[in-house]
Order: sequence, then C-alpha cells, then structure tokens
Amino acid sequence: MPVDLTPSQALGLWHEVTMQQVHADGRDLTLRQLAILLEIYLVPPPHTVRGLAAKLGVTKPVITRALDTMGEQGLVTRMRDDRDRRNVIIKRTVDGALYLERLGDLIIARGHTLVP
Amino acid sequence: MPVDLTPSQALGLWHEVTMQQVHADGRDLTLRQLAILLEIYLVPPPHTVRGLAAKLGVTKPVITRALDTMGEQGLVTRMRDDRDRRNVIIKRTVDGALYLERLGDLIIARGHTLVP
DNA sequence: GCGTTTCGTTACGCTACCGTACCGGTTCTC
DNA sequence: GAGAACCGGTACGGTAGCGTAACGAAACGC
Repeated sequence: MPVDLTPSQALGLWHEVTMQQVHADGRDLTLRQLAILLEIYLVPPPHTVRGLAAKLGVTKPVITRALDTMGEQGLVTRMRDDRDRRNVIIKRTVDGALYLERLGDLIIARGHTLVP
Repeated sequence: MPVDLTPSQALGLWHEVTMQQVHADGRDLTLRQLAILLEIYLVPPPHTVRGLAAKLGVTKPVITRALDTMGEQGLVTRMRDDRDRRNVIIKRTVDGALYLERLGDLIIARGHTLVP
C-alpha cells in the first residue's frame, strides 16, 4: 500500500512538520543525528558505530559525536559487545522511543490537514 | 483529501528521506534553514526578516545568518524594499525552486516504496 | 525638526559539529 | 607469541551556528 503524494502535498508536509520541529523541539537535532536515531529505531539491531557510519556514508567520528550528544539526552545508550569487545552495541531507550513516537504523531497529524 | 499514514509509514518516510538527504545532499542545511526555505517558497510573498523570525519563533540574527548562508548557495536573494527602505524583501531563485522540486520528488518517490 | 520607534545587520563570546590523523585496546593470523 | 588488522574513541585546528547586545539607516509622531 504505497503512499501517494502530490508535489504540493509532499513539500507542504515537510514544511509543516519542519516548522513545528523548529518551533517546539528543544532538542534541536542535526539532520545527521536524526538520521542516525531513525536508523537505530527502525532497523533491526545490532547497530555498531562502524555499521552506522557505512550506512549513512559518513566518518566514524560523526557517529561517535552524535551518540555522545544523543546519549546525554537519553535518546540512546552504548554497551560494549561481550562477544567481541572491540565492538560497541548501540541500544534504544524509552526516551528515544518516546521521542520518535511523538515525531510520528506529528507527521500523521500534519498529514491530515493537507490539501492537494 | 487528507494524507493518511500509519505510524510505521510516517517514521519510515522520514527515515528514508532523511537518509537520502544525508547521503547525497552536499548542502547540509540546518533544520532551521530548511524551514525558512520552505516558508519562503510555499507561502505567498512578501517575506521579511522580521516576519520570518516571528513565524519561526526565532530571533532576527538567526534569519540574517540563514539568509547569508543560503544566499551564498544561490537558494534565495535579498532586495531592499523601495516603498519602505528599512525592510528587506526575500526573493526566490531558480536554484532554490529547483532544490525544493528535487526534495519534493524525493519525498514522493520514497512514499511509493513504503509498506504499512 | 527632533526624539522615538522600527528595520536589518553586525560584534562578541560561546558552543557544537566537521574532517584528518592518530591512539589504546581487542581480535585474528600464522 | 608476534605482527597485522580492526574497532571505537580522542586530539586538533577550522568552520558555522547560537543568543545577547549594540549599531546605523530609515520612517514615524507630534
């Protein structure tokens, strides 16, 4: 069941959601940080720094820094992998799930107010 | 004709589009900058610095800086208002329209590949 | 005309992200 | 067990955004 949008609807949706995010969200995540967060929560684990870097097409420090920032905000957690202690496994948190749940609600709500 | 999305579709759409933006777009606009750009192109003119600041809920320097950056990239232009020379009118450009057109196409394309 | 208000911009110190390069710790290979 | 390979993190200099505060130019009020 694909989602069919007119050009006006597509940009209108982006406009309203982005506007709401700017206006209300105190977290102010970067585009890259949001991409990382969505990847962690929407794609089945496990997630590693290297894996995320490859998937996003960015360097490792970008992932490390993003995880630092989002970790301070409680959106994600890190744990060493006991089976291969070089790896770090990125884990989801309740706060992170809540944050994305609210983002989803916002998108859905804005979708309803669109006209073609 | 509202756009109905399931939670999974809403976040999935955001995920894929954000991912594509991170991976491909060399411009790397801030969330605020994107919001300003969308406001300029989707809402009827005229647009002023003060008006945009009020609409976005941010301070004036934020708008000035964003317009500086996006101006260098050719996404917007500024002109003094001849009727009230205190004002600056923000104008659209061909490059800016093209940029948003491509963003719209990307959103539509990703919408088609979604499953509920 | 002259003070006041309204514009957008600039200055300043600060914070956060960027890419490159390098590091310590762990595993693999032979 | 020694060397190479791999993983995440850190250091460093540079850049860009932030908020507060001040500024010059223009319009308004009386």
